[in-house]
Amino acid sequence: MKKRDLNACPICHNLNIDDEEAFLDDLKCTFRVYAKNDLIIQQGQLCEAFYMLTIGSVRTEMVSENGNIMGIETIEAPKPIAAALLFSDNNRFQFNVIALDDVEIIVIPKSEIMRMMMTNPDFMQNYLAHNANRTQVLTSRLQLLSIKTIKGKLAHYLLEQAKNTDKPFTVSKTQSELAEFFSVARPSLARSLSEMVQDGIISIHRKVYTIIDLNKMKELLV
Amino acid sequence: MKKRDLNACPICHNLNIDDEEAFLDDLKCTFRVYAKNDLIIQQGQLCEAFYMLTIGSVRTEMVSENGNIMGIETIEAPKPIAAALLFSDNNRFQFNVIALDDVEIIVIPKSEIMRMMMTNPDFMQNYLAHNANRTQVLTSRLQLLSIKTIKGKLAHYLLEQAKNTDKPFTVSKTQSELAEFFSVARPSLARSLSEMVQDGIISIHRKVYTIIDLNKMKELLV
DNA sequence: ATGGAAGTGTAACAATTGTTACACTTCCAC
DNA sequence: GTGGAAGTGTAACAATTGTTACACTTCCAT
Repeated sequence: MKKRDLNACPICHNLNIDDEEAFLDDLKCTFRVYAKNDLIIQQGQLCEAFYMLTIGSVRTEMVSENGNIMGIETIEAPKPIAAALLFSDNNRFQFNVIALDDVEIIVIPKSEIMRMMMTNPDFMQNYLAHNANRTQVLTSRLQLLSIKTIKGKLAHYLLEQAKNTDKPFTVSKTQSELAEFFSVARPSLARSLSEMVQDGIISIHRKVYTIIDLNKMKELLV
Repeated sequence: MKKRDLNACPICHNLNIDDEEAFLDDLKCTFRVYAKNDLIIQQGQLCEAFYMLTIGSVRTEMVSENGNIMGIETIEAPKPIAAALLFSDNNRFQFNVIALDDVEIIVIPKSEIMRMMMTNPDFMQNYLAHNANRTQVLTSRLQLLSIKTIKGKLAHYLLEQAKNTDKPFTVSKTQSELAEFFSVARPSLARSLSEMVQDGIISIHRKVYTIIDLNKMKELLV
């Protein structure tokens, strides 16, 4: 099993934790360990503590009333899980959390988080920044999903990845993952991609994409 | 012009502000006033202070590179505008903010917000709760947008509004607003609605909707 | 190296949604 | 009350996307 590295967690940024054990002892936290595919958190469950993923990776997914499953994201250690939820008025998890590996999670009581925030300005800044960054991620994903056509979504996504240049770049998601991210069918995504290649807008080799015609690409952003 | 009521703002909940003037003086804040249709905040602008909408209402909208406009939401006083943004790593507004009425906005320096949070646990709780609630709103909107069919979106939305009952309820949005909310074309939405009425799933009279067949409704949640 | 799983390309067809246009109704300010 | 704006209903047609199926490739663990 890998070891943990709290300093790499966005919440602990700049805290300079020398002695992890002492730090954690002080927080009155508890440790939990899970194996691959374990259900860590069940949708609807109350959130009354802070969950920090310290080792491994997890997947979050929403289950609709008729059993349909929608993946949201994967989270890799070290990162908090649903840091915002702890303080929300309706503090029930809106999703399942499932272990993708061997996983360790640290559970910290809300009161301890409050205390840390009141006494440590850096920690408070980190916590707020983390929440803010998540809000931004959600907002841009919303913007993406509100684009109606698949080519439009692709243009938005690829232009962002390419940082508006015509230099080659690597897309880490597979086509299937991209299709799920866009909430469209996989063959439809493949069709759009191959049409864009035919039209000389992009080129694709494995996971390396290149935008050939920036102007045509931007026209797709209807 | 209406008057302000800070105590009604979620950020000031339970602070019991008796003397608004004194409270605001203490915060070293500045006041800004806008008329209807004024551009209050421009997309891309840096966010280096806390913006609180104290009087009136505003609309936020994103402008894509080719000039396409997408409305996000309207905010009514008293509420913060983009409270999270202040602490994010990329603290530029992702949207325009436009006055819908006569508007007053209070601008509070980041340092003052930090100070308030460190010294006033209630304020900190409020701030965190507000961010957390916004995250939840965004998450459920994401879930909504990821549903592929219009009827599915309608089912999700209306079931939530009806709180899963077959009792009549009022939908505050017009069909056009709903269509924009779902990011679909207005006539398409109208078609879906009338088909659902024909199929005996719902009934509509003006803005009062009733779910007649809860089971059929839930089947639409693909 | 090899078998199986995962990922990709593509085709035919079905289903859904968008577009455009126009008539009609409701609402509201004057 | 009246005119105009906003909201709604609906139709024909175009465009896009989904579904299903299958062949092929790549990747990876044994």
